[in-house]
Amino acid sequence: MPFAGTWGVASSVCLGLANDVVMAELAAAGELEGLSKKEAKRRAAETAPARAQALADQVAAAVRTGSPDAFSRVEAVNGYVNVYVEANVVAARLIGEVVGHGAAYGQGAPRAERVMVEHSQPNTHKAFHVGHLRNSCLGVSLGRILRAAGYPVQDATYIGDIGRHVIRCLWCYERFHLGEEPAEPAARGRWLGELYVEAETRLAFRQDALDLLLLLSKEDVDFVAGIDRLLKYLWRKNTDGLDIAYLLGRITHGQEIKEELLHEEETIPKFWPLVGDHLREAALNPTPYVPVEGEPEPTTTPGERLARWEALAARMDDWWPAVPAWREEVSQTFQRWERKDPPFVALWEETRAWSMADFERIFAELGASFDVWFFESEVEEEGRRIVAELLERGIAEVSDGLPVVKIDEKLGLETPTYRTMPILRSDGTTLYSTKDLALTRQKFERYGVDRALWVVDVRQSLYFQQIVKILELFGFSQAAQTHHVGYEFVKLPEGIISSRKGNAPAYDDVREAVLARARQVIAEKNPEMPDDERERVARDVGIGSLKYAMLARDNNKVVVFDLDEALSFEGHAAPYIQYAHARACRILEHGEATDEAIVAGLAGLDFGELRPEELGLLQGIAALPEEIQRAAAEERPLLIANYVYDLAKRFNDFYHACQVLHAEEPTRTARLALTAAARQTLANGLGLLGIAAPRAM
RNA sequence: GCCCUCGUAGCUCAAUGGAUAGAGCGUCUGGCUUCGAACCAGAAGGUUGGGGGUUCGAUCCCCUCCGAGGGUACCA
Repeated sequence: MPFAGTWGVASSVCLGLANDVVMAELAAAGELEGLSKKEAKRRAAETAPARAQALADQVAAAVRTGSPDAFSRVEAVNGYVNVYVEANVVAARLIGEVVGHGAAYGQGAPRAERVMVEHSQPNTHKAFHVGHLRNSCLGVSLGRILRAAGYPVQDATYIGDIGRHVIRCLWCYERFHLGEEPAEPAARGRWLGELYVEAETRLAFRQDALDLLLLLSKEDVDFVAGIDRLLKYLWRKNTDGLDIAYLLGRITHGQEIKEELLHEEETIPKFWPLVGDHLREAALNPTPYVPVEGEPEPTTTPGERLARWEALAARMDDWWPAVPAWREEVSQTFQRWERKDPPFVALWEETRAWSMADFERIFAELGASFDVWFFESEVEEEGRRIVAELLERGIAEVSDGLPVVKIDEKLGLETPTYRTMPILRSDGTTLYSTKDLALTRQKFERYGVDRALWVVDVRQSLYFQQIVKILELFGFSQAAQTHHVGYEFVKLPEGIISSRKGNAPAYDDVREAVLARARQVIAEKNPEMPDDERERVARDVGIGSLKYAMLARDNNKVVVFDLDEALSFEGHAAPYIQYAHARACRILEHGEATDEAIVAGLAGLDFGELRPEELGLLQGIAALPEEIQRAAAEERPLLIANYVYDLAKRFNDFYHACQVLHAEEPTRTARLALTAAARQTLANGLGLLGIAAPRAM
């Protein structure tokens, strides 16, 4: 870092140049004859560094004589050419630009390309959880960054208001919970999410039981060793002999047991208590674990396996026999949607509204405002038409009853690349792909965009490539003007999030915990703050902290969401930056410095000899415009998150090292102006992240 | 099998192909009668997973191996 305490730019051109020159000279002198490439390089490396320094000296001298007044100093160090500028002059110009433009400081020149950012795609009838949070935070920030970079941007949300999950939730509602909805309207959306999880638990019941048996056959050596005895007991309960033989074969070989290969409905319910006897025994007297060469370590303990068995056992006799009928009911519910059965559509509309009320509240809180609202239910029909046309034109085909596009085959690719994509279910109901084919075309044709971004987690990257390729085969020329902004998903310290299992912390719960903590900290640190302001600031700080945690990680890195970390408002986090902003506000307040006065006094601005911390801060402020351009080009809000943290740090260094209010004039005025510029830049940077900049906290 | 991502300090993460690889948390030592201590100063902590290659120069680009995660025809 050559410029600590100064301001300028460095150039490394002489380093590369020197090597070329030395090599050329050696070659001309014939000294490289017979040398291997490696030896030649080593030979050149002997003199290149000195030559680089000599070249740098020449360049520096040329710059000095060529434009004697342009730079305050020009030097050559280690082969680098460093040029320094007159800081006082540049400082006044920069501060004028920042304070003069205000919230628009950093804004790039207008661009023609219209961009649509599709993000925040929650499903109705499901809970909004921390996994969705990363998507919304990224989408909101990316939209703001692109806008600041000069693009006309349309933010779009895409609500999953129909699909298998909705049907399952509503089946569960009608079948088991009709009329039970909470009296409190605000609680209804969340309640639907719970019904959805219940529906999945019921429908997956048989599979969950069989999965546990598979787990036991792989991880519980005593279970496998004792399987003969267990099955002998089962035999005494008049169990089908074929089923006994099947279970024996599968369990001893650690293979999956397939429900449809069992002959008798009651086999597993009869077997279950015997499995329980074994598991209880195993949990009480666990056999010490002995690692076996080539065998994977068990992922569960006897206690955990027993707990899973118990959860299933409580429902085994009621649920196992009922599952086939439930599946049939779900399928009939699906048909009611397909034929738009009026009572069912009315129920769908009512429950959908419960979820939408939640989403609108959450979006508002996250600063997500949308120019376009897409709904899956509204693109189903157009999707079907596209599928029909794809089939008609021979791009798609029906394979084993399933409408698919064999993309690799159509493109003549030998190695599996885009593979085969189903575009409609065999029963005629629509898939996500059916709808995205239609939606993607709509974005360009109906909304006139030039580029469409999908902010969706990275697990869907093959999916989006498939959509693009199918649209290209379809002849849609703008298909290539789409881009999937993929990001890694959010995990919990204890493992992966599954909305099916409902193990993700709900947004509302996390929000409440964070706000409570924020209120408490404010009450400690700033007891005089009035209640209403405290509530507002707690929201700015709490939500900001949550958002920063989601943004201060590169897109391709997994975020492990740890509530304890989210509740820490110290160190590298949003409150650090917000605090710097609040401090700047307070100093400006005490100094009675207004933006107008600062702009008016720019001509006479005089820092005297600039302190290193002042220069550091000025350089930080000056970097915002290019940071915005880079973040937009790379689609990485992380860059802004890092930038604004670094800027806050520089401001901290500045006000710890330099007295503002107690400084002598004209330094006092100059530092107040610098503080105003820093405050504005901090606020703008936070704004790009969708994070509020409170004036006090 | 094929494809994608990741591997950097005890932990969580940064770092346009450039100068001595930086922050936070945690640990240790200090600093509030001084514009607000959600802060600051200092210490300790590194074979950037291993091995090759390209380059004047590699955490970054290429190859390979190891390890972790994800995707791969009717989930979204």
